[in-house]
Amino acid sequence: MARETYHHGDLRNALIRAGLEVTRSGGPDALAIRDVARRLGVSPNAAYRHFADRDALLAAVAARIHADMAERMHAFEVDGLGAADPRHRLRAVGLGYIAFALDEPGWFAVAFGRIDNGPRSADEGGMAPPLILLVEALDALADAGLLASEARAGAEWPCWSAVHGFASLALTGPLRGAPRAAVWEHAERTVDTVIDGLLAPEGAASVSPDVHAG
Amino acid sequence: MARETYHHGDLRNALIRAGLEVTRSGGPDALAIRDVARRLGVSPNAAYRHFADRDALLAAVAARIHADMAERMHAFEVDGLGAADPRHRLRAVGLGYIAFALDEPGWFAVAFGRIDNGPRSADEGGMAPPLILLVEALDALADAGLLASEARAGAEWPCWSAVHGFASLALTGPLRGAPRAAVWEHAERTVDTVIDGLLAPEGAASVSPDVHAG
DNA sequence: TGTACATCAGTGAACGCGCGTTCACTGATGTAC
DNA sequence: TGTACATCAGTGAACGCGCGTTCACTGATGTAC
Repeated sequence: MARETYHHGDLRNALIRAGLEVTRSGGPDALAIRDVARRLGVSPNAAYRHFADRDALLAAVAARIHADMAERMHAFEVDGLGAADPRHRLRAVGLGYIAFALDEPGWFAVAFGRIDNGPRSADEGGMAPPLILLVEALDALADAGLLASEARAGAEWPCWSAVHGFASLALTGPLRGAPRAAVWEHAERTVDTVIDGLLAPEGAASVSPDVHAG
Repeated sequence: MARETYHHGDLRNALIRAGLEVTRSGGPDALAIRDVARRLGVSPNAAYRHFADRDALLAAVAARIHADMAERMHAFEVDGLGAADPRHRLRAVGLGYIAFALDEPGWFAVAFGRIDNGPRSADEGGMAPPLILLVEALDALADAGLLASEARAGAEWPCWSAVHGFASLALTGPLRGAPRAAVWEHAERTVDTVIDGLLAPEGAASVSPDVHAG
């Protein structure tokens, strides 16, 4: 892999692109500075001109994934004619999140799959783009009068939890390897259930004694 | 760390216990054959008498965690007086799942946090114990006539997705590091929302055109 | 318009790390007769 | 009851791996005057 100039020209972006390539199939663990440098025909050390360390590169890769994911979710929303009815819109956002995870498990794991104590890429520069779509969909529901303002506060959590959990389980749990159509049916059920619960008038199930964690 | 006998006596169990110890704080990545052997004052090789490879040891550790988690969830259920009313029971199962994840993030990651293509420990020997509690709680709800039999089928997915997703996000996402009480409020909301949705009479949100994945 | 010089963006070699796993081996234990 | 022998459960040393990161260095580029 010969280069014409001594300087690469756009090594920073090239590193991110290579990072996207390796993480697409292998998830976050597949990202190694030495490996991506090798792929670009550059010494491992060159990467350190552009990123402080491996985590910094991974964070940059994650940021690109967040943006791509939000784009695809938005396209999904529009395709499904979801934007008109705020309930359909919320549904499309949820299913779009899941569809991305199913289509790009490696990237999904980079964007949302880390379970560790390190700094999260999503923390930098505010909210991750996919979540902005969720917030907007919930706001639209509230604006349309379908979601009371007391219910609006904190509504992100049940919604995000359901789709995030479903995505993880579909990739990791017993549903792993099941036919897409079957998985998708469960995904729809999951999203619909949570939306029903959100819009239900003072749910019967919530009249419970307070149970506190150990 | 001297031993009295040449033979360890119960190395298999000792390896699992050591595995529990290291994964408790470090999650699955913290488990290394060489490391646990070192902790037991035994040559790395001795472990291979009892486990085919690292994955086999990790699977055995995961199985113990599953059992412990189910036990704690059951205790949680009983403490909360949840067993009487089937709705409360389902609620307690969900919150118990989340409580375990919050209390034992490392173990939770071993038990349910892997995102890769390897064989899952839960696959061996049928369903993971924590899930059996969920199935039973849903069955009780159906038996009590609160959940129609069409609705009973596949009801595991919305429930498990919600609590699993919440647990992951609380450990990983923006809620990471938030005070326990605040996290717990969102957990209750999440669980209640999904139960409301499950028990809602033909939810309004589900009257949607079918949207198919790309 | 030319040139001195600062800075940028690379090179190449090396360090130390800890890992999973395998090899050939041996001391301890249990069992058949 | 004693003994020969199979098997079990360890030892100790080594292999090869790829990683993140650092060191001292140099060729290329841009800029002030």
